[in-house]
Amino acid sequence: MAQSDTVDRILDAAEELFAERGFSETSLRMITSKAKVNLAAVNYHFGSKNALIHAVFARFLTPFSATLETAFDELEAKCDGKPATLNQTLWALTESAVRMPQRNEKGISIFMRLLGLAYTQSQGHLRKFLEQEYSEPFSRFMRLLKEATPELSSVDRYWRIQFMLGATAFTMSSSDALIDILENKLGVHTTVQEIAARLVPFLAAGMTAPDKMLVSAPARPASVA
Amino acid sequence: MAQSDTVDRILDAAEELFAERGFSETSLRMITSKAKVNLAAVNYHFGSKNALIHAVFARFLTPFSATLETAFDELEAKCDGKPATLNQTLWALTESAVRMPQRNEKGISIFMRLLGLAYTQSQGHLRKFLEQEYSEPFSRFMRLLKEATPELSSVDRYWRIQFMLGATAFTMSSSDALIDILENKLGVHTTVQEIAARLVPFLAAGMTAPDKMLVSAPARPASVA
DNA sequence: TGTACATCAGTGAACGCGCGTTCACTGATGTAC
DNA sequence: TGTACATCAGTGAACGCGCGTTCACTGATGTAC
Repeated sequence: MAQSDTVDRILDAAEELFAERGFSETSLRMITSKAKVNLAAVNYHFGSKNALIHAVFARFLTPFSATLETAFDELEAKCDGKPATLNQTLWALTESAVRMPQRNEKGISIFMRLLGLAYTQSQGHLRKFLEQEYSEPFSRFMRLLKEATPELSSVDRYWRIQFMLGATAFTMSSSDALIDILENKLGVHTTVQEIAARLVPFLAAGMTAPDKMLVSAPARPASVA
Repeated sequence: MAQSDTVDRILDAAEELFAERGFSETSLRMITSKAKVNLAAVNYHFGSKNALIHAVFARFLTPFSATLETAFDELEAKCDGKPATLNQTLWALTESAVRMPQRNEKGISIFMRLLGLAYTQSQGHLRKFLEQEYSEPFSRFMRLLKEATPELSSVDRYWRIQFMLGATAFTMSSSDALIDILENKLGVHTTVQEIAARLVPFLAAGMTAPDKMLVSAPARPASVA
């Protein structure tokens, strides 16, 4: 057994269990028994459960944010000073996510689900950690979005970005379950890549929808029939 | 103190704490001390913590699903046999949600956040409970969506509905935080109603976006610059 | 009208349990002299 | 080459704590006769 194989075994087990069950619903005893490792090893190597959570995120977010920076560099180089289009920007992100080298075939779903959980479970320490470590690629993505949608007001853009994040985080975080349901209901098999291919045009259309409602409350249910 | 005022005080406190912190992160001791009620009272009145969670959902979902049935009835009556449009369908849902009589000004956000959590936190017992009790208005909404988008394939419709749910659940579940951030950043105050007014056109545009990508991976980052 | 009993909301204290963390310890490997 | 010591990954058992739940009990109110 190579030196500190233990650390990776803990990270692998933790990643999978966190993705399956969330953070507070996963105990160190579950993680260490899945990793076939002594209970005390987590605190020995990582210091605390929260630090383990950070390490799980760092292990995939650090290479991902590097990939993303490269993709954005290439996009900006290709555009040669002109702003990138919305489609190009969204695709740069999606492709980077989908092409990340994966440890196994479950890799992408786990990755997506963890990102969804990070947004969704109210773990203050995790939000703080992510903001500190990965604010740069995030801000850069926001800037690209802004340049790609100059016709939107700041407020419109703000809300629509939230809607996009929501659709993405939510879908990806349950992608496994949703793929299974579809397979059972309609007998169609789907990959995460195909979900991404369906998601991008949905987001792009929503992002560039006509402003507000033309009528302020058009289908207001008539109280007199 | 009226008889069994206790039950309502527990429900009020539980609702607020669950919305703030999630289910497993909220202990019965937090709830009972916020409600100024004896710890054992929860198990006395509800039987268990899970049953309390169900009661919290039932208290607002039961009147909501009645309101929704009425709104759908009115919509179908108005359409007189012809299928309702997508916009009409989405508005019937949104208006019903936004117009629900609220116990206080925080009512809508709490309601939205709980719905988001129900989707998002993996509480098996809760999912089962909601499916058992409220499948009817849900199926009806799905049927209306199907009739409003006959041009979509079942698979396309399936994924786009998931994207809509995601954008909605996610945005609404963090609506308070998002409203605060916007107020701090741009000095603009927003209500939940206004978010809904922005969300509906976003969803409608996404739902009716042109099918798939015209080019299968258009902005594929060029590996040679 | 008075007494005995049943019902029921609510209580205080304890139960056993699983949690994250700590601590003294082992045993293998590397380093200094 | 041999011995003493330092380092460090890993371990087994226990720690204190907060959790959901239970239980014997109280005291007010309603009901039967």
